[in-house]
Amino acid sequence: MPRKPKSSESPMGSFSSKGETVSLKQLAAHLNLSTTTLSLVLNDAPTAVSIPQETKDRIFSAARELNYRPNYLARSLRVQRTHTFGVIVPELSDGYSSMVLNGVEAVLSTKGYFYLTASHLHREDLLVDLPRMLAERQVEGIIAVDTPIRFEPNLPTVNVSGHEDVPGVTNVILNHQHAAELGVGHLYNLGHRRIAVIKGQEFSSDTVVRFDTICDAAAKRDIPIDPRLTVRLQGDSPSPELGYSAMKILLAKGEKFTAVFAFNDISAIGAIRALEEMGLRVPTDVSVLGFDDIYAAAFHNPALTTIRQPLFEMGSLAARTLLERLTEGEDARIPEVLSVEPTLIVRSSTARVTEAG
Amino acid sequence: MPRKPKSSESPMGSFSSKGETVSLKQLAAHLNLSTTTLSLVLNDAPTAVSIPQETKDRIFSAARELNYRPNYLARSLRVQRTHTFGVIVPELSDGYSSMVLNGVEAVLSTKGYFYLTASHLHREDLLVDLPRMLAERQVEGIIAVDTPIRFEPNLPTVNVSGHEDVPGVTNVILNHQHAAELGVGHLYNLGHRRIAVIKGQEFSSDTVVRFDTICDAAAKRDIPIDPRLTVRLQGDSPSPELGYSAMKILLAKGEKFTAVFAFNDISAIGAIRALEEMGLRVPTDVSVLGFDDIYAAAFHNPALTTIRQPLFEMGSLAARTLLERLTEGEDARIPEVLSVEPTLIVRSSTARVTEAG
DNA sequence: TCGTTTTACTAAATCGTTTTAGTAGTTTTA
DNA sequence: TAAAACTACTAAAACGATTTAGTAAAACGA
Repeated sequence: MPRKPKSSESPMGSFSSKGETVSLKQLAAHLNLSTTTLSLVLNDAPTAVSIPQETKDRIFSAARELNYRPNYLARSLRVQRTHTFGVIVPELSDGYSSMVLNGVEAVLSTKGYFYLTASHLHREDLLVDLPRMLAERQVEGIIAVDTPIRFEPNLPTVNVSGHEDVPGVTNVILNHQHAAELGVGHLYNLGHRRIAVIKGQEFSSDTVVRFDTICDAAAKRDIPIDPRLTVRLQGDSPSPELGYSAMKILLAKGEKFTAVFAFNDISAIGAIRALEEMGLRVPTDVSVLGFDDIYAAAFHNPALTTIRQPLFEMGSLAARTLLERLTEGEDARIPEVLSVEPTLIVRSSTARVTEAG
Repeated sequence: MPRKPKSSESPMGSFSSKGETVSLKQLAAHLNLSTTTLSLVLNDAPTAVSIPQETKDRIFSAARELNYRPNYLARSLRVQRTHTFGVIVPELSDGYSSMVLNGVEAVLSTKGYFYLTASHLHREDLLVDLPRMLAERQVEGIIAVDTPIRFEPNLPTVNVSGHEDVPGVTNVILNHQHAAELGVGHLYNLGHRRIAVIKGQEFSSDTVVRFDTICDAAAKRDIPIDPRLTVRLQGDSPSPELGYSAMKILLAKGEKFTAVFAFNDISAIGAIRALEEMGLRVPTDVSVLGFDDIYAAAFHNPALTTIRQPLFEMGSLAARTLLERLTEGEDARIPEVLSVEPTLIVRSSTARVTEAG
């Protein structure tokens, strides 16, 4: 906001429409009116009924001419509302966060809200500091995405894919049980009995639930997940590399399996690469099931069968929930959990098992 | 580790550390000091040397106890600095923008800056309104990504992948000539003579330059791009679908070609799908060259040969440039263009041409 | 001992709005 | 014709910080 020194030329009006911003006071002086009147008129306050149209028009046209732009900072300070949210994500480029953000933005932009984004990169210090910095900047609420809550939520908070039970925080989550049923059921119906599982990283909010529900769904069908057929993603890059390495490790064990349930599409893609490098064909020799349904999934080769998470909807639901909570104020009923439903998207990375694995 | 809200047990202070925020005035009253003194001490102003350590400690510990958090709005209003940028992107989930954003954030977060993101979705009204709304929110500068400048840049502005020559705007661009040389050269060296080109959408900043430089590089090698071998991406979805449709249209023409230079990796992936559906194998029958080197490129099947754009670096360069311009103030030298270099990444979607196309 | 510095602070202005509580002057109502 | 109501405004107090321009008391120097 470094102000350009006013190049005060111009004969009497002394304003150039370039760069400089005019304050309400200046505009008022220019019109020989008080800032009160201007504020009332410009904001179309109820009190402004008594002000004659002629005066209103004078104000409007002067505002336009002098290119008056209200200072949102000043206004926010006064009315104690910033119309701004803070959004905390692990990192931006993983496809997951940006899809959720998309949903958040779609809602906020229609309500005149903006948002500040911050990435914690799985760093403990940032998990503590970022929420505080956002609070200092007077955001009205916080949307955390796949992020552990390491702060006292004195601000309305919604956690997308959060599983902690923190009072005052609404978790927007996928119906994981249903997701596991869909995924395991699909593989089971195709004849798969030995299913390998690629688990998520420890820091990922969904890691535990996803694995547990998969195990439940498998046990229910009498094909319990063999611990020797599980690997965990290591590292925090959002690249298929991790799935690739995980699958290499799994393959090195020499255990037999006919299907893999990957933690997400990205790791499924990496896993497929590793399988093919070993001469195993997908889906002929091994079926691979992804999770999320990111843009690339449909166009991967083979096209990924996957459990779709409605990430956009989760983002918009989070935003709507937060907005509601703000309008309801003190007596807002804070839902602990809002859950959305997954969908099984069958494509070409899974197939009926041919011979005994 | 969400801490339980402390039950307000303080004997005489009568403040709960829950939610309520303490203002400097309240803190000052609590200490029987003036806000001036507190401000001086808390900001470690030079004047504060005369204040005894004992007083300073009293202030610090009271600030900690009462959980004092300065109101950034108020501070910003007073010092006329918000330490906030505005970032305008076409949309968030296209992989491109989020990589650039990542670079922006990496720089800004180390400098105590935050940023507001806004998507224009290629809508003309938003292209005009968003910059104004960001300006009202007193951002100190604007980073536009692949976005036409439809506003008077009264704020320091950097356009990533901008090609318009707007006074006061720095364009951070790829060395497209070099990129075209790398791409066309690579295909030429593999023996390709009839190269198809998938052009970008009209709204994409890079569309024209990319096509022109490709044509130049081809003409220079005496293999001018046949207009019948060009298609344009249609639509604004960030899905490979567009490349798929484009390639379908191209194939329908029945013209022969041995290689395709796609506008970006996403469309290359779609194009590959279309080719394979027609029974053409990549790279055996047709080589496909992508652009950008997004995460998925390396793990696509076949792995994409592509021209890498250092998107992260472009984002961080944009952010650094803007920051510099702010510190230099009035006498800032505003570079018109900052260019970064592409890299050819050879993988498996391109191969030597086997028989005469 | 008087004048100057230094020490340890503070009152008040300011940033740019909104909002509360008016105030004259003019009309209307009783 | 006086009271009440309306019209067309405005002064000044917020909002929560920073910063300028002090001040009174203590310490120091000659």
